[in-house]
Amino acid sequence: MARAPSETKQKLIETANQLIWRDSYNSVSVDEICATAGVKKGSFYHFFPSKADLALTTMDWCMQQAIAEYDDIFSARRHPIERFEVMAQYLYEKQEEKRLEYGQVCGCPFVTLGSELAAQDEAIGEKVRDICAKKLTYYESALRDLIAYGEIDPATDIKLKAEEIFAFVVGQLMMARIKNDLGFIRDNMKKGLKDLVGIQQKFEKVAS
Amino acid sequence: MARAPSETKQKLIETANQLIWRDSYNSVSVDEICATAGVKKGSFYHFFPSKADLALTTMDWCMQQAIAEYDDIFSARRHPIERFEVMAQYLYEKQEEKRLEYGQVCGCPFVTLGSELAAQDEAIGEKVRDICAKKLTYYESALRDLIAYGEIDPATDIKLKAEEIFAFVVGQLMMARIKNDLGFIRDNMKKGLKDLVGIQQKFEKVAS
DNA sequence: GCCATTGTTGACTAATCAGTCAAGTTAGAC
DNA sequence: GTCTAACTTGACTGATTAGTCAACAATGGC
Repeated sequence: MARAPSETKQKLIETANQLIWRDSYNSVSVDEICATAGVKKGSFYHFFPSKADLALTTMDWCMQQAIAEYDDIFSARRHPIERFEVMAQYLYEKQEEKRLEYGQVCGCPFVTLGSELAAQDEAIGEKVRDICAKKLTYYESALRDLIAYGEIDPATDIKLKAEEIFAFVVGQLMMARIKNDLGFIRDNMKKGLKDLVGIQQKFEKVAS
Repeated sequence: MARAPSETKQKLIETANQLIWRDSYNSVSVDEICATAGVKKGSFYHFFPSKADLALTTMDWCMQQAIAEYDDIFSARRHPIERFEVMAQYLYEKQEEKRLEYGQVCGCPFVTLGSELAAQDEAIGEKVRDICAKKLTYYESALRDLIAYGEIDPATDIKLKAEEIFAFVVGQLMMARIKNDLGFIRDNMKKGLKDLVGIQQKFEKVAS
């Protein structure tokens, strides 16, 4: 059964994703990850030079999926208001899926890990910040389109507003994790997001 | 030098506050806390039955200070708009103080700890949720006053808005910790908060 | 069918972890 | 001054930690 060209590595990544996301980096041991994945420790260190390296690889894997989903959610084919609506729905569905799969509300894997390790592990901190920056670009682009569509105040400071939206989402996910409850995200995320973005009155379109 | 009726206990609490807040619960050991505090391990376990119990006591101590500060910030003597302005300023100053004292931006100690442990330690989870609920009451009260003063839409859902504000603050603090940068909180927290609260146009006062 | 590469295994460190304990020290009450 | 209760000390446990390593097994290319 030895030769299966990298099933083992992928199994480790997915197991690490589950355990670290559900619990935390420091409370999950390499032994526990190996036992859950059904992989021997020697194999672990054949694929990953360290526990921190596994975390980095896991974040990459997770981010790749997120990017594909964000590319769809924030596609230019959608009206920019719809993008935020769909994102709110996506956040809820994704969290509910993980709650059922992992046994509890998990929140944002990057922020959870970043909060725990950003100050102690420079590589992980760098990756978390990189991922946050990437997500901000989606918001910024949608905000520009909202201005072009005349949906929000054209004087909106886009970078600022994007960071506000990001903080809002991060905060909601964090609280959902702490309360182990998705009620607020399910019921109020969409409206809260639209309020914060500033979709309320119509403005003159920028483009002629 | 043995008899100083509880200097040792307080030293442990303050050291734990620093190390756990700066790093994280699981990455700080009892030995490290003892060494930093200059206390022997036996003394540690004379005062605290477990590491988790120290964390709980530390949270209580931290919360007691926060309540005193919030009682002042959200005092009825202040105009409700001023309360949010002062809170934004307080958040920045407190974070900057801890950054200088502990060597890096720390964010919210309760949320950081809650994110790491809420799912694994029921007592800590309970305490974090309790603290969050307490802080929400300050926001709710200020929002009610804002309506009474005719500063925000009287149809505002107060509980909802308070949770939104809380999530926003939590998210900002989390990102400041991850980026180890207080720039956003220093420059934009006040405005972001007022935008989110909905202070923009005047409404008819509720009270005659 | 041989061989190099890639993956697997289990036993192994050395350090660190939370927590224990018995013997000693001190301070305050009387 | 003596007694007691609170505190201190340092050596200790047993479990767990991340990481190592040499021997072995399987695969794909030729």
